[in-house]
Amino acid sequence: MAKAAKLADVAKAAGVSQGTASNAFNRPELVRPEVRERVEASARALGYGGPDPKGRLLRAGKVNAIGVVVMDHLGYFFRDPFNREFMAGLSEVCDELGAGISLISAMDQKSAAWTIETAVVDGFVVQCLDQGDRLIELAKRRKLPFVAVDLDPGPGAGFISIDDRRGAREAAGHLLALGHRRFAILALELVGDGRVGPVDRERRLAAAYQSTRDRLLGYGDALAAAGISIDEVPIVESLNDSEAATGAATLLDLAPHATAVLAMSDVLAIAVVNEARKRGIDVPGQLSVVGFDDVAEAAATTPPLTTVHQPIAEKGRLAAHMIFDRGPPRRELLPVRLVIRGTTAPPPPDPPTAP
Amino acid sequence: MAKAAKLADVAKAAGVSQGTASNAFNRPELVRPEVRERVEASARALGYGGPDPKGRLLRAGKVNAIGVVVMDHLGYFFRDPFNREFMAGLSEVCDELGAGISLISAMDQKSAAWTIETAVVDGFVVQCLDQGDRLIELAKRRKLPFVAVDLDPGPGAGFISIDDRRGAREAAGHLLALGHRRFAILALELVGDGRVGPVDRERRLAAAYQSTRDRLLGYGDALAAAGISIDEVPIVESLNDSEAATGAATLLDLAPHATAVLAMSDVLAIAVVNEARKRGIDVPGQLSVVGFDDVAEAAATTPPLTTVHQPIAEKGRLAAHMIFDRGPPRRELLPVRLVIRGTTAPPPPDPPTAP
DNA sequence: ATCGGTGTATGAACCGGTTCATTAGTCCAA
DNA sequence: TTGGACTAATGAACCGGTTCATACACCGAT
Repeated sequence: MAKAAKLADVAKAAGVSQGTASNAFNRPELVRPEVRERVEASARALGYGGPDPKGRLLRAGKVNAIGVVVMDHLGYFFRDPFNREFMAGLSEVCDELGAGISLISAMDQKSAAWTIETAVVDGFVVQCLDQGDRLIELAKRRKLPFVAVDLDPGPGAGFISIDDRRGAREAAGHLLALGHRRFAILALELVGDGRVGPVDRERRLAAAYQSTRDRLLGYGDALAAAGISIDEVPIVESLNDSEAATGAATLLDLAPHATAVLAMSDVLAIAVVNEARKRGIDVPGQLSVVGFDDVAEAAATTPPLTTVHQPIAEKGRLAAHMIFDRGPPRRELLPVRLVIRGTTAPPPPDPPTAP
Repeated sequence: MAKAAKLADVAKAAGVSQGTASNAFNRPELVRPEVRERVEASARALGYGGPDPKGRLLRAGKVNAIGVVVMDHLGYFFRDPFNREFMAGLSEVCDELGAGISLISAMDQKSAAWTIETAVVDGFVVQCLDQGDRLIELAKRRKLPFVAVDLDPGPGAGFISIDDRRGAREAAGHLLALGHRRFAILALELVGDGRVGPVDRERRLAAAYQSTRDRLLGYGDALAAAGISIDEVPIVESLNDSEAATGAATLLDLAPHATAVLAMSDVLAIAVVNEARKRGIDVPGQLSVVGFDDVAEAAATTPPLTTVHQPIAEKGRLAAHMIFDRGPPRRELLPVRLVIRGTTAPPPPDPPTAP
């Protein structure tokens, strides 16, 4: 018993052809009960644990699994509420179709390349703010269905995104309509270089991440329409994890007179609200805050967060469908919608001494 | 061009043997640069995207991926802090080894069976409170390395757990040492039937989930040593998600005179602290709370949570190693340790009118 | 001239199944 | 008795690669 038994061995032991043995396992109704019985007995006797998926796979062609390329450290990935909801939506569809999900960590480019080349999947979903061009390239080379989320992969691949610019415009528009004139922006990463802190004009224009850039443009649109140049608005760049608190503090230090904060994610917005509370600044009495994404937490905070809703879970569902529905790559732009809750109000009537 | 090109086609087009073509891709140093060049050119011309992992897989035997069997809905899975840290530890090792992670949702038994039987993985990690005997059975049948976490799979499979009973004993012991005498317990699910709310003696003794039962035993040990019978202690069973708030409220209603709450998870403990705050009960001044697990959130709440630390990420790392290190199945019991932070203090000096 | 290396390419044997066109056998009706 | 219809089982052709023993050519050393 040097090697594990295989289907052929079982078949021989049961005195049937391999094809019959295969049927006994996969299409029992095609095989006489008595024979099936015999095959199963031989299998037990030989310690055969059922057909090896590796073999089946080769024949079947389809793997029935979708690879999710994760750019961040998986620890962070599991922590981020956006990813959570996205994955929940995606896995909903996978569950339905009985498909699996493979997490492909793309932390370092070297091993990521190998992983992407060898991942046994039917297609890839890349969910990255990161430029990730190289990874997209790699994935495309495998000629598998491929969907990018929130980052335009160019023609030849699926693309799911939202109208970031419009959402941002609505967020800023809402605050303007309330009467706000002094803004501050807490931005997501503009470039993948790990830099955080105050953003000058040059860096702002160098924004590489698509959603960050578009949201910035959207804010700018609305502000410009009200005669405010975004160049005058203090902007701070922050990571979207536990470091968000630091970003929020930096922003409030930098813009003590702002009456409204435009945060590019709910995580950031919540950090701002917390930081404000810590400083005794009333939200929304003295400071209005608008988030972005409308993650589950947004509705649960006190006060509940005014934010731009985007259909995160739907993005996940759509991504899964785009992988499994054969067909030409599609490009989908999902709607956004401002959700007004409790963190926005008119600015305080009494300006704190601004010239 | 009815079918996609395969390695054999590329080889023929380049005028080399298939073996050489294979080497050109996988072991370039074994092939003359000029020939490799030619192979690559043919590949491009034929639109060949590199060797198909499905083929390689069959030959290689190893898949280089580990299947994580998830009992809960994936949405919940991604939400739970315990899972997050566990997965972070597990994926740390996988990253190191360049291995992938397959999420296998085992929500409904029927499709779960199929998924487990056909998952292309080198081994399974089952992380379930659920009895899940059936799934364990299925996984075992595939004769793949197999590790169960927090649930004894019996001989023939790996097992990672902690000394739940001891941890619980220490938690209760700490409160007793502080002088507490009136306890209440907020328990995780005892049985997988979805029932929640007050627990009577009968149900307590029927506890099926291993960690729940052991923690209950541990609490009982310590209390008994102090002359308190666990039969007199109000116990409420609760889900470990957003419903935890409900459980906490039920418990405080049921045991208004308790000065100390033993919570079986940090999520539950935090829910108790929040509920207490909402009712104007000071923690730890009027009510002490001890959690279990020591998830990341535990140290970040105000006040920081006194809890029983268990090495969650280490469990994940160990699980991954046990899958990839060939060898006989091991059984590991990891240490726990009481971490005293800010939610425990001596009981209020003035008993509220107890007989 | 012979021998032992070294560097490349070849062919064929796997890897472990699934599938499908046939064949063999059985039953019933004409 | 023949034919048609239906059920079971067979055998061989894939699925797409990797690997390894072998062969060949060319080299310097003996």
